[in-house]
Amino acid sequence: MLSVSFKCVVRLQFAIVPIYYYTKRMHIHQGQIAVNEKELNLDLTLLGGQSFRWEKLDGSECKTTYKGVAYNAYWELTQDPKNLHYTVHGDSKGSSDADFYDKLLKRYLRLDFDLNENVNEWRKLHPHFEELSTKLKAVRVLDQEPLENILSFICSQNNNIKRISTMIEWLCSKYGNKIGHFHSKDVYTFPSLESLVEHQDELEVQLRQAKFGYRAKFIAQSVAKINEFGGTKWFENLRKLSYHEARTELVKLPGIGFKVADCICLMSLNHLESVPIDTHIFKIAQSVYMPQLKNVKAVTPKIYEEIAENFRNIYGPYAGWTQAVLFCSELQQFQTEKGVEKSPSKTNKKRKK
DNA sequence: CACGGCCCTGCTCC
DNA sequence: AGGAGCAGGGCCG
Repeated sequence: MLSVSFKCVVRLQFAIVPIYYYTKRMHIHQGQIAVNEKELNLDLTLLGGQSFRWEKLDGSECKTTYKGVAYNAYWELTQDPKNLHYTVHGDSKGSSDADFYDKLLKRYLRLDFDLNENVNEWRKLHPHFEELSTKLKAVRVLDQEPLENILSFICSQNNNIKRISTMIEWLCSKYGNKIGHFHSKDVYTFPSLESLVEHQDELEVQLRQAKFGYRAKFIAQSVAKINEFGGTKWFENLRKLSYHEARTELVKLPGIGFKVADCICLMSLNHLESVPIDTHIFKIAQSVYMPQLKNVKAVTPKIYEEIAENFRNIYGPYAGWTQAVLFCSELQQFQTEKGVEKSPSKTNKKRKK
């Protein structure tokens, strides 16, 4: 099937590599990872608001293909019932390891985490999870790069996925490195801290012009502060710290409160007990888990902690993942119901634009 | 400490 | 047509 013609492409690519090696240093690689499709819902995992760099490849008739950038590489992903197939373009950084990208993708999607087994455990822990168990989707918590995660979630406040994606796309094309040209678009890496620091003086003005709004200042200041704190080494240290310690550090950055800090702890610092409490989760907590909060108007820091601790007490060390599954599954159902009613007008407006 | 007002922009609703 | 209201928060008073 497709792989036959693709192997030709691979060979051609390798033949050309020596010629433009010093200008491009790009490698193309394809592989597959054994993973049951019931253990990995790419749609909700990649497009559900954790990362903002993935989209469906339109025009893929037989199989849905997802394309996106992660860890400085451009990926295309498809699934069959038993396998995840990938094509990746990236700078392999001298690693001639055949399974370098296998490991990278496994890490990104946390494929070592046995979701099925954990879901079965979570079902025993609270009737709410048990009730929803038939509707639950295989949402996986990503293991992302901290800088991308931090800047993306500073953008996320008072915002929606579509606009966040546009903003991040702009940031990458402005300060990232070009990986290549795919499906008639130039594709860029997420900017390095160094690249952003280098443009520190112009950063806020540029972001303002690019319509980041009041988030422009937060990003510019956070970049400076992350650099001051030690950049990559600071990130590594945040992974080693306890969850609470890591969050205490993160909220030192402007534009980062408890909720965003918890998203970062969960999605790029390997603190899976972190439970981000947004307005939606707050309402679920009020109606299902903590009825005593039904008269509470706003999520104050104290209330925030109370709710998050409650989720951790119920669901344990992976409480953040539990919440992600609940949140995405409920949200998807909500959107599907809404989408059936409104799809005609929505489609029209999208096409106009 | 809790609360309300405010922040940029873009979209939806009316 | 065009303004209010709001979106998966955070900061400041």
